[in-house]
Formats: sequence, C-alpha cells, structure tokens
Amino acid sequence: MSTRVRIADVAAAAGVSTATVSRTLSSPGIVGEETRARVMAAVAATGYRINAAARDLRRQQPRAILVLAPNLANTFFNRIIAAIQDVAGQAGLAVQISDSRAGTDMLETIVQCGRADGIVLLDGALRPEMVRNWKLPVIQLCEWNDDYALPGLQIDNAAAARVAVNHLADLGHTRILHVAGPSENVLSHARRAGFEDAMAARGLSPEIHQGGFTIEAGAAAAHAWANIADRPTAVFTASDECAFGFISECYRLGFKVPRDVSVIGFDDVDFAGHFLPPLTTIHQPRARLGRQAAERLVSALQSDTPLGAGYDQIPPHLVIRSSTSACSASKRRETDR
Amino acid sequence: MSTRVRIADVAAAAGVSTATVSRTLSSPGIVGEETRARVMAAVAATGYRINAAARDLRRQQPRAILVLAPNLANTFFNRIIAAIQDVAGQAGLAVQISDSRAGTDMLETIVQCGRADGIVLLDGALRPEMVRNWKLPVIQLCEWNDDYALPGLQIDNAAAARVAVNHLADLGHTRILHVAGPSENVLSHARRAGFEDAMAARGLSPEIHQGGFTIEAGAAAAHAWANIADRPTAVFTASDECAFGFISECYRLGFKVPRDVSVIGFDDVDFAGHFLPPLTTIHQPRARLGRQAAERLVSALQSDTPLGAGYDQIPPHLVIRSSTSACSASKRRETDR
DNA sequence: CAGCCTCCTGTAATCGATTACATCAGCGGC
DNA sequence: GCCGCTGATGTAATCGATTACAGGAGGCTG
Repeated sequence: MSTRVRIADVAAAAGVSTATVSRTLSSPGIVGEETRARVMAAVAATGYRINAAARDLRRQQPRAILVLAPNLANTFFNRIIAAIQDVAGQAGLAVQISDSRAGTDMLETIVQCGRADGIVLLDGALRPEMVRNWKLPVIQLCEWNDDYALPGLQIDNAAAARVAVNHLADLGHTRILHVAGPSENVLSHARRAGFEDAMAARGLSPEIHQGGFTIEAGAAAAHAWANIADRPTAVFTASDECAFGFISECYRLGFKVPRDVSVIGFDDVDFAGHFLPPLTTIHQPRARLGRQAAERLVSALQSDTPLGAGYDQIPPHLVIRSSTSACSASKRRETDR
Repeated sequence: MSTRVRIADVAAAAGVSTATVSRTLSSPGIVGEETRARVMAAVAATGYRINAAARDLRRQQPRAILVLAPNLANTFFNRIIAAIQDVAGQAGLAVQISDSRAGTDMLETIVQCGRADGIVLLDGALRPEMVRNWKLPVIQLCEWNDDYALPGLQIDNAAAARVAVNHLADLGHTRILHVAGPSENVLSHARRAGFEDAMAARGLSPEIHQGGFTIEAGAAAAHAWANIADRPTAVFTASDECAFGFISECYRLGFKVPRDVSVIGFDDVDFAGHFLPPLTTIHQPRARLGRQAAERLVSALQSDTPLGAGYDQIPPHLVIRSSTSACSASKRRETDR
C-alpha cells in the first residue's frame, strides 16, 4: 500500500468499472442500490481518497477559494479568515491564502493558475487594471476600490465615524481630534469624510492629525496632541491599535484617559474590552463579515450565477466602554495654564 | 479570449511544439536561445498561465503546503502563518489553511486528497493513529505530541517557565502562583513542569491555579487569587491573554500591578509591550518559528529528503517590562489586615 | 566520408478522474 | 414475437500539462 489508491483499484475491488465508482461517489442516486453498497465497501476497505488534481483538471474547477489580504500578520484578519474557512469548509471548498502585496507577477500567477474558483479580496489598493482582468468571481471585503467594479461588503465606515463624533459631542466635547489612517487608504478616507461631515453638522471645526493604523502612529499622535497649546478633549482614532498606542503614550506623558482626554477607537479587536481603560470603539463584526462574504461567494459558485454588483453595507455599532466620559473642559482649562 | 489560454495555444503562436514550451518554462537551459525568446514572446503575447491542476496531476505534486491550526481565530497564529506564507511564496508554493478541529473525516479528506506536499501542524491534540497514517512530510510547530513520532519545532517551554520563576524569585518573591493552561494541553504541561522544577530548585512551594489561555480564564484566576487569605505576591500565567485578563480584573477589584502583584505572561503577543502596564513576558519569536518550520519543510520537499526526526528547541527569552517589580511583601502585609 | 556525439526539438504516452455515448437486460404493450 | 423504453453499467475520449523516447541537424575525428 505504498502507492496511493486510485479509482481503478476501488473499481477492481468492487468488481465494477471506474465509471461506476465515480458515479457512486458524485451522484449516488443513479447507481443501483446493491452496486452502491459494494462500491462503498470497497472505498472503505481500500481507504480511497479522490485525487484533487485529477478531478479539478477534468471538471475545470478546483473547489477552492483564495483569500488575498494586504498583511496576513495583522490581527484584524484572524476572525475574518477563520469565518471564511468555516463557511468554505462546510461547502467542501479548500481555502488558500496569499499576501496581496506579493508582487504583480506572483499575484497574477496565483490568481490565474486555476487553483481557485473565487476570491475574497481584502485589499483596496491593487492595480485596478490587474484586478479587472481577473476572470474569477471576486468579492471585496472591508476595503474596496470603485475602480475594480466589483461587488463588496463592509461596514458603513462614514456612518461609523459620524456615530463616534455624535457620541463625543453628546458628552459635551467640542474640540475633537481625528487621528486619521494612512492617506492612501480607502478606509481612512471614508472615516475621515464621515468625521468631517458629522463635525460640520454639529457646527464644530474638525481637527485632523495625519496618522496611521498602527500602535506607533497612535503614540506619535499622542505627542502631537500633547504639544497643542489648547488641547482637544477628545480623540477619534482610525483604529483600535492606534488608540492603544495613543493611550499608552498619554499615560507615559502623564495624562489619563478619559480624565484628560476621551478616546474612541475603531474595529473592536478582541482585546479592546480588556484594555485599561476598556476601550470605547466602533465594532466591526469580523466573523460576520467573513461569513457573509464567503456565503455570498460560495452560493454564487454553487449556483453558477454571477455575484451581482454593488456594496452591502453593515450599519455601524458603537460599543461604549470606559475610555470616553463627559467633557470636563472648564475644570481642565483652569489647571492647564 | 474568453476561454483560457493553453500550452498548445502558446506553442502554435511560437511555431513550436508543446513540449518545447513546457521545457522553456520549466528548464530554460535546455532549449535553444532563439527558440526560447520566441516562446517567451508568445507566452507574453497570449498571457499564458500554467494550469496548476494539469501540472499537479502529471507531476504528482501540488506544490502547496497545508497549515493546520486548532483555532484560526486565535491571534497567536497570525505572524506564524504570515511567515509560512512568505517562505512558501518565495519557493513558489501555495499555502492552504484549515482548522485542525474540523472533524476526522473532513481532515482526512483535506490531507489525503493530494492538494498538499507537506504539512505544518500546529495542533498537538489530534488522534495519533490518524496523524501517523499521513503519508506526507509533517512538521509540528509550537505544540507537539510524542505519539505522532514526527519532527517538531518549538521554544523550550519548560526552560521558559524556569526563567520566569527565577526572575520573580530574584525580585524577592517567594509566594508565586502559576495560572496553568488547559489541563489536556501539551504546552500547559511543559510550562507547569518547568514552573514546579524551578520552584523546587529555589526551595519554594509551588501554587497552581488550573486556568486556561483565555482572557476569561485570567479574569477568573484573579478572583481566585484575590480570595486567598495570604495572597501570592507574583503570578506566572500560561499566556499573555490570560495575563491581560488577570490584570484587568485585578484593577477592577482594586488591586494594582505590579504594586500588589507582579505578573509575567507568556507569548509576547503584538500587544504586550503596549499594555498598561507593559507586560513582562516570555517572548515567542512567532515569525521566526513560522519561517524556520516552513524552511525546513520546504527544503525537505525541494531536495526530496525526509524531514529528519526530533525536536528543535529555541531557547527562551524573557522580556522584562513593567508588570513585575521587587517584592514588597513586608510593606503589604502591614496594610493587608 | 563514415561514424559518432551533442544539442535541440517533436511525437505520443501518461497522470487519475469525469462523462458522453454505447450497450445490455428486463419489462410492457400490441 | 417484436418494438421501444427505462435504468444500470461499461467503454473510451477527454481535461492540460510533462517527459521518455525518437529523430534530425551539425560538428568533430580518424
């Protein structure tokens, strides 16, 4: 038994042809009952497992989906990928993952080599000419790019930013700083736009610090914030990581949260509720996002219908914890100078 | 161009046979220079990409590795998987991921269907009879199981626990509590054994709370700790997550870290250095672990030599931050009662 | 010039499954 | 008894690449 069991071996063991074995396995209904039992017994006895390459070649579909993310090391993607894997696994599809920043040629090879039936794309910054040229069904998730002309799923980032601003404004804050994400990122844009909208609607003037999604960017923003003469009393950061960095650095500089500054994050990563202080943040239902995107893709693949167009937007949900509190600006102003 | 470009199309465009195209692509050295140029031009002109299923079938190797992890949603795996993907990508191998807890039959199908050349196994709790029966090269990573009889790579968990104990003992702590991981987990055992060893070597009596790796387990452990009449002054937890939960809950209960209790975590996850207080913890070089395991597997695959046996153990490295400090037991004891 | 070797390229078998088509048994109706 | 139909199964072509083997061109040696 050193060599792999082939369908012909099963056929021989069951005393039928390979066609019958194949049919028994893929559409049991059309073979005779007694034959089916014999074949199943032979399959069990030989320990036969289908050869994926041969099936894929003949059927011209690999029964797999490809997940492309800009940075697999980012903890944000975990639950998303886990959910995709879960849905795909249920449907009998394999999951391949790749770094979407691997380089154009490598990416083309990965996508075009026929190893995947469909793609979940978590990166909005690839070359649109390349992406548009892909012949597989693609669904964008979290990030998006209008130039891809592809369907997508994400939370309503602009609305989320508005919710964040309104929460802070309701607490009495009037000087609100937004630590924005990377300038070229679509999420940064949407969140920043929502921030500016909501501030305008409240009659407040927006203040923006060009930051990033990382802990380091948050820490740097804290320094910038600390150096402002008349410091904003609230900060809305582009991500939880950024908020963590901001808060940690604030403590290091001698400030306290929310006493000296209220902070709202974005994402509600696993850890946000256990931070000190527990972080008020916009929740991203990552498992749900992954599941929903995967389900949409899988059902399109199974029914062989196109994915459809347009974006599904999930309404934002603010989780209020302890990093935000009512503005104590008057009190602070006395002690400040 | 609606249908996929095949090797025959390239051959026709270049005016050569399919064999020559294949040779040009896989071993350019053996075709004539002028021919090679013509073929390359034809490949570029047609946009040809090799069909993976056909190649895999003929070559009998899928050029892919499979990563099996017990819980993909766990943030611990991110950097490991990213590193594996990086190494594999460089070598032209695809990466497939699956949940190792998907169920025996599904797992068997995934492993045996011939989609992968080798496996990185992050789960030490699968049925040994199943794993031993796999015909692919497998390397265990982080977790291990002697009954698999497979090579592996991990940090020296027992030594790490000893380092943690020594650090605390050097700070003057004599009452040290270990919040252990899940009882059936191999990492829990190794860390606990190392803890007990080191305590014995120091002439201290080990105290153990049966906990877990999660934030919730840490929080529960904090309650248990708080209820001890004569509380240990230091805690060594099974994981960073557990430490976070422990510390958060301590604050909620009115204790401070490290003032009232020193805490050491395990893993040094991304976030540990930015926690409040920054967490003293055992560093797990996750990117390195992933890279090294992948390199060992890839090189075995490329040279077609067996993986070899035995475990590679990486020496532990303690990162000292601010969640541990010298024992102030005498001072505390005065105020305690 | 024969003989042989090297270098390059083409022909065709092959990997292991799927499936269109052919075949055959059994049955019912006229 | 003949025809046609249905349902079950076998035969063999096929998916798209790789590669063993064959063959031809050109050069070198004796």
